[in-house]
Amino acid sequence: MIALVDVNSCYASVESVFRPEIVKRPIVVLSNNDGAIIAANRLAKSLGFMSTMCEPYFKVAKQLEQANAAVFSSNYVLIHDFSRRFHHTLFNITPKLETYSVDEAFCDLTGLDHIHNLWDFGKFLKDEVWTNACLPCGVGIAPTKVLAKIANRIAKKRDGVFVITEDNMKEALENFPVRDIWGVGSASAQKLNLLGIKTAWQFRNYENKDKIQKMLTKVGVQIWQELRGNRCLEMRDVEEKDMIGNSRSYGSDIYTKLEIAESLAEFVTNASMTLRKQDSVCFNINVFIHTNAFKDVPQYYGSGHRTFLSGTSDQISLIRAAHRVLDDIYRPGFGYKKGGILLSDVRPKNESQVDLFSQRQDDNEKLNEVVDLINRRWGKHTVRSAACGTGTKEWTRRADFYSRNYTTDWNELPELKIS
DNA sequence: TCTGGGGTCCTAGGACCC
DNA sequence: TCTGGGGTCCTAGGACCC
Repeated sequence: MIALVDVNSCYASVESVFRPEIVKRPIVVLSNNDGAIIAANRLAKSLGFMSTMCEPYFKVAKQLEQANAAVFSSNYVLIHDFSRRFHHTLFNITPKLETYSVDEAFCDLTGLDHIHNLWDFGKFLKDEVWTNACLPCGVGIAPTKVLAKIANRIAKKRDGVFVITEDNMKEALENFPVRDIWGVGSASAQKLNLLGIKTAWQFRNYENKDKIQKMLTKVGVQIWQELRGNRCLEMRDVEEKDMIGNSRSYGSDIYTKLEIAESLAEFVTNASMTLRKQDSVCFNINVFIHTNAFKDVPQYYGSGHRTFLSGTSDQISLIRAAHRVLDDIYRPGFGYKKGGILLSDVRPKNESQVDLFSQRQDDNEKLNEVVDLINRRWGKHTVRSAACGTGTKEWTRRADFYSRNYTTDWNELPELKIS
């Protein structure tokens, strides 16, 4: 059996840990630049005027204020610290763990003999997460990942735990919309609907495998198999990432090549640090910049890439490559709203060949090591390339509703008032 | 004024080779 | 009328996820 454990409204829940007084208020968390709403607690969702997640904040700001909502910018430092506690708690109970996202994990329960009652065990997981990480979560348990996802959704509507077995399979899947199945998006759901398949139960009982393969490709067949209780999505180790990206919407439109170049240097700095952390190198870098698609102005989307003969994780080489791409794709006269880079063709460092002719690489490796060391010790931007710029940056915008780093910064510890 | 960011997997089709 | 066939590799783009 597999358990899927998932933190309820994770971003909102984390923000309320040190602000217990806001628990009974609507809570929303905003994306970068305070642009869009990316998370909301149940109360905020029930207000009804946010039809979808990713609603632009400015459209509903007034209504949120009237509803006395607590609004936060995304505090990734805080989120990741709580995420670590969450996964750590589960790992201690079920070592075969797949960290699926900051707020979700699959736990493989096979071989855990001491579990007698799955419902009780689900409740136990839930209680442990609450005790150790102060986060509310839901637990779905079922024979496969896809079914565990469904069980988790049902759990959220009940008291937080749901177990699917052959005995209650029909009851669980009968009213479950096919669109809500993990891996079935709107495009696939539409195709299934055309075949008269509206529920997970109908999908499970559909017999024409070839047709599913043809319509929904291999991915669709896997989901179908999993619905029937046949495991084909295995637990995965937390491996290294295959690609590492970094991109940002700019605070305001920017026009000069220099400013874009500085932003790209910063994106490369961030991504290459992740790359080095997992001891990998990349053979390719993609760069893109584009104008604001929401504005009624001439649009331009530029992208390009550079490949490396031997893999690299060197900040300086990568920044240089990104700037060369920028030379190719930059067109003056446009107001650019977003830019980003993507390091791809990522492979483990020790498997990649060394370029005989590049002696410099070795020198830079030591340099990068030292820079990483300093930045880990003294904070992310202590030492960095001058290419990132030194002046004030027009393209970043401060987050206006940033909460404190309660758990990771000595200067921002929670304060206790005793009266 | 103001519209997120970071990933994975799969396939079709082009380029190239003999 | 009619213009090889069979492979491999790579890439762009779609679909989906949180």
